[in-house]
Amino acid sequence: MPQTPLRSATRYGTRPTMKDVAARAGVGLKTVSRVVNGEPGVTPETERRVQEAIDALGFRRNDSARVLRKGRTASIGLVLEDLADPFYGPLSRSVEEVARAHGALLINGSSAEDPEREQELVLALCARRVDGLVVIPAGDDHRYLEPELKAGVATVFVDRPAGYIDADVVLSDNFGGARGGVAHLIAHGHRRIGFIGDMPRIHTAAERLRGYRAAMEDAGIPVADSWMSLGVTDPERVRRAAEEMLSGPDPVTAIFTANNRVTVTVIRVLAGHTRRVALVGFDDIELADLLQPGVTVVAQDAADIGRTAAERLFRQLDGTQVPPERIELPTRLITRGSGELPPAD
Amino acid sequence: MPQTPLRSATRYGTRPTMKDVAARAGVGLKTVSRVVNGEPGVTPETERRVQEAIDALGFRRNDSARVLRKGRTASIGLVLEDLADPFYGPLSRSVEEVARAHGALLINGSSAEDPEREQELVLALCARRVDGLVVIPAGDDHRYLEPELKAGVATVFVDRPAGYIDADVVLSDNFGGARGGVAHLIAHGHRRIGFIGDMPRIHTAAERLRGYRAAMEDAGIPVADSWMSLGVTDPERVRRAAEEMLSGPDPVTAIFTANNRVTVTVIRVLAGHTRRVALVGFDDIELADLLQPGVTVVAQDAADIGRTAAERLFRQLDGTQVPPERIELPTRLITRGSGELPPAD
DNA sequence: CCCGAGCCTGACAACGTTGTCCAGGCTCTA
DNA sequence: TAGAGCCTGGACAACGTTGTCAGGCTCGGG
Repeated sequence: MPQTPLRSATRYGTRPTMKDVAARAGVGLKTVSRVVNGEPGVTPETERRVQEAIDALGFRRNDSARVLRKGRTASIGLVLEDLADPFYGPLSRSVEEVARAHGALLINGSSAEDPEREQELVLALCARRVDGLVVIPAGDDHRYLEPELKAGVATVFVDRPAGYIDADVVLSDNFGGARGGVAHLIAHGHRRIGFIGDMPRIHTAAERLRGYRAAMEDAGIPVADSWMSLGVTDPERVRRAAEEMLSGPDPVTAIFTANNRVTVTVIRVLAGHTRRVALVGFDDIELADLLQPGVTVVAQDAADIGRTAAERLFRQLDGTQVPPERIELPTRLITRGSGELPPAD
Repeated sequence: MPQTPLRSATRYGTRPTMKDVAARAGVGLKTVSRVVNGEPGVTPETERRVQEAIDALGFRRNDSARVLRKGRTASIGLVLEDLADPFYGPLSRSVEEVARAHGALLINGSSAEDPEREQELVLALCARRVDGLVVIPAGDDHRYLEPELKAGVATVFVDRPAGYIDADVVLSDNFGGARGGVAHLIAHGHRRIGFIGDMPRIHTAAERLRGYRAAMEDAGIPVADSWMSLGVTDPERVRRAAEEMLSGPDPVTAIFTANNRVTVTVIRVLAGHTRRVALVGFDDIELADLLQPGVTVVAQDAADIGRTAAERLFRQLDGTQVPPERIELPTRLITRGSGELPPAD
């Protein structure tokens, strides 16, 4: 004899619904909905009964159903490269703060610099119907986002511009910052300056390289190929690249490192050398002021970038129709010693 | 040339549904569902037609509806204290990796060490019907989670145990680590050792304080109140606390700092002093090896903690019924110089 | 005493998807 | 050639919530 399946809050894996609450409180379904959402038109006495039933059953509204009905999820997605990177922690946090101020949750994922994984993540977020997306692109073609944009998913790119689509971007002045950092070294007498950076297919890496080249050209210094190391980020290879620049036939007297991870590795390499080599790094690093010498850096404000992007995102969501814009935030040269060392041959 | 999408896809704010796809492909609704989910029983020819319609319309499955039907969201929630803290970045990342391996997305939020905000976040995540929760508790009463546990939401606490409920915990051996770190200082001849830590209502802070006390007691050293600073974390007050310990009537010759932020601040304070004061910190910090002297720390492996917790979570989700457990991971003393300085009066 | 206004309340449809079940057409074999 | 079995496709209900709308009640005024 098949018996009617019992719906109760105590059965493992089953959650009470508004219907259950309504039954227990002896009211209609809609009344429960009203209480849960704080809508007007419910007697205090009825409200009390409903609230009691809610507490007794441990009812929590099912937001999936709610979203299905209402259309908005009150959540935004953040796709970045690596949550563990000290640059992205503060960025992520500031995006979260803005989201929170707008009553939204943050879903985030790391692309690990893999374009395919970026797309996979973004599409998963779209399937969840996030209201908006903050994307730090790994790939360089974002046409797959066209249907989403058309459907009204607010989107802001960060750190690097989107490929083949027209969307908001918030980024640092990578070119100007790098150019300024290298010019700083030149102003302190250096002419043989090394550059170690990421793959030029990454926008920031390319821009910073361009800044390096521009500064050198401004000063009329021809750049030797052996001074440049591109697409090298893992510590062992950075180490080798730095050693080569320092010991080659035409050794550099200063190095410009194009991101925080490279900077840290190079600091380690230089610590093992007696010759004083000047260093300017892109991105600030913690404790940089306490090293001997202090590390001179071109700093970008991750929290500010994140905040700016998120605020832009919510402006889109508020319905204000504004054409896509490119917002470039300035960088700041922080001199601490390593960038002011004179050339030592 | 791609075909022009039909009306429903082009109307702003409206997304195509399976119904739209079915209409365009000239098939039934369920057939589209089958194609989207890779279910068997569809002719290659039909599948092609459906796929074409999907691409043309830019259709993306609505996961809210899917979740409503299926019950599982394939997402887990992570509530931590502050995403911007260098300890939580790697932790968060490793949780994400495990989640990804299980096909789940990660939703995370920062409690900012505020119990109310923790609860608010956790309940919001439950409303989204996350399959599981990883929580770094800010509060000390988690009975509000009882209905969720009963409903089968997998839950693992990290870094600190849950209050008043029986749940999995993954944490470091805070007591043993601190005790070992302080014993290390004692072994190097120190007797007047300062302690600067967070509020004792935070479990880790309390445990580390207990470790400090135990080590001192083991060595038969009575502890002066003026050597201890509790509940102080903002840099300015930590700075003042450290200065007082160093210049008081009974000045310390060594300091044990109970978390990474405090350690960094104290390093700055000590850098301004000529007297060499020994230092051991709880939590590793980047570049600690390059400072003069290198910073000796009691290190915990954030990534390992996160991974362990997440794996435990998915074991719960896989249906394996295991009683709640407390998993304590060992810490590691890394000697780099600052902890081996002799006492200097 | 009756009627309308105003307030509570609940029945019902809809959101977009998936599970169930059945129909129709095909192949294969006896 | 008929019957059995298989394969493909589609109709329909259900998931839990919210918006719409209408019904019933109370109360005050005519």
